[in-house]
Amino acid sequence: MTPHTRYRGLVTRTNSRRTSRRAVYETLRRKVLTLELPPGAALSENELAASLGVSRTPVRESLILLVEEGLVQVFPQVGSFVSRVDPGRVADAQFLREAVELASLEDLPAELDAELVAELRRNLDEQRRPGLTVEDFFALDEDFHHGLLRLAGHGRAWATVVSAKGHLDRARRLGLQETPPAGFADQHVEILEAVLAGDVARARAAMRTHLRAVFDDVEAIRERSPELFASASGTVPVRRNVVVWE
Amino acid sequence: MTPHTRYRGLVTRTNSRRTSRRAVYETLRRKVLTLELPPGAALSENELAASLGVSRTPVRESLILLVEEGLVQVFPQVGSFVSRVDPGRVADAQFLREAVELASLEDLPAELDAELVAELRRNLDEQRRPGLTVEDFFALDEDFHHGLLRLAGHGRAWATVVSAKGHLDRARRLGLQETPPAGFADQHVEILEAVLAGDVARARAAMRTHLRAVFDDVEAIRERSPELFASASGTVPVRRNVVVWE
DNA sequence: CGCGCAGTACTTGTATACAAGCATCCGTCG
DNA sequence: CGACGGATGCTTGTATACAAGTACTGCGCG
Repeated sequence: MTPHTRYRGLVTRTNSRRTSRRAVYETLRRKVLTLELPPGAALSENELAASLGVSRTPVRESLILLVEEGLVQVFPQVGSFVSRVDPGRVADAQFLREAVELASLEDLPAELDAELVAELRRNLDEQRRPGLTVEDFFALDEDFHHGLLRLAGHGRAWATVVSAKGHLDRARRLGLQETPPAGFADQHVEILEAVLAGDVARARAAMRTHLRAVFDDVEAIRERSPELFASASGTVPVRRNVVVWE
Repeated sequence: MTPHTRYRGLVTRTNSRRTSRRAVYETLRRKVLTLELPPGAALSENELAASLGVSRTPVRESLILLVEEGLVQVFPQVGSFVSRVDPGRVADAQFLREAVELASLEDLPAELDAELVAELRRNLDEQRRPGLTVEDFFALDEDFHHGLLRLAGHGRAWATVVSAKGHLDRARRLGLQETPPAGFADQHVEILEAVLAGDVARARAAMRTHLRAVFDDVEAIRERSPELFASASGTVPVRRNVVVWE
């Protein structure tokens, strides 16, 4: 239990040097989630590296992370592809999200953090501003739900939800290409009011209704655009020269 | 909407060539979770590569995945370290797990899958066998909880729970070095009986009691072995030549 | 004896080279 | 005309080389 050498002093002031992998990962993830890289698209590590001005290494490491999130599929010696929206994973994400967000409502403290509440109120005002773009709406929606979790002291659980709900988000975007849905803002208001009133049961009911509405949207989209979803029996990638949707 | 070239046929019969990265990742993850690589240990990519008989590439890619799970910390140009058990992440995992497992109990179908039920029964018999090792107990415990999720049709959500609860598992192992805890098997029995009786409320109560017992164990361990947990203010890695626990 | 500073050995991040394997293309043969 | 089969170009997986930066060591000096 004796140290081998002297302990000279504290190590490692936090090194926050920005690595290029982080930038590459965030870029690719954004492009996948915004459908700029659509489901089924072929991803060549070489091409991505060239277009991003880096080598294969950071690209490859980013793809590995995206595989972990289920957003990309890699077939050794064959190719890498943006994964089709998997209805199974969408359902998984829906279940996970519902479980977490409903459970957090039961952990709300008696005295809510005033700063957080003010933030949520400002968020809702923004949501009802006319002329909101789809991008803005999604960002506000994310912040609102994240804020509710933080209110209950479970803010970090949001990261897990985020990484699991990639498929869910893509499906939602498929259906919300043009205008933000007006009804969702009202549902958000209802949830927050119930929370502020300390009515857990009502908040849970409102939240469940809200999340289920999102899920139903996805089901409708699936009927409209089945080609963007994974087939039931295994996922078959699309070769580059077989353009399915152009 | 016309293909550029003919569609020749089906692509990619599932290539299941075993990559060395997968083996390296599983090895490292196991060593971290079983505390063979204890919290705070320094990990040199070069040393790991040499000892595993591969190059830095698969080692490095595995470490990236472990970072994503929070089991490893990498400081650029400084070093890589097995992360200390972070009480915050333990609490997060506890919350996530409780939310998911309790929610799944509400989704149990009226007719339970007979094969799964039989499997759970066999599992419980095994748990009560005398002379059970700690390793066996953990494996059975995992299977039992996973099986309950599958019973509700949410088996895939287990993967998310697993990747989030690495810190929780390490803390539990710290406390269960010698003998499997006898009480847990009884709690499992109670849960399954309530499920089979179709009594959701009782099943939820039993599950909550069970999971909270696990969590309380962790708290006790923290008081006993604080040096294995992360300090409150930022995580300070341990240099190789400063042996903390040997 | 204590302090400061430069050298050195180590770290991870990135780029590149090579290996193994699959899909396609195209000529050949029946 | 159709089918088979090898050459070819692509893919990802792995190994290695180099770059940038940190921490430790040990000497010199006060």
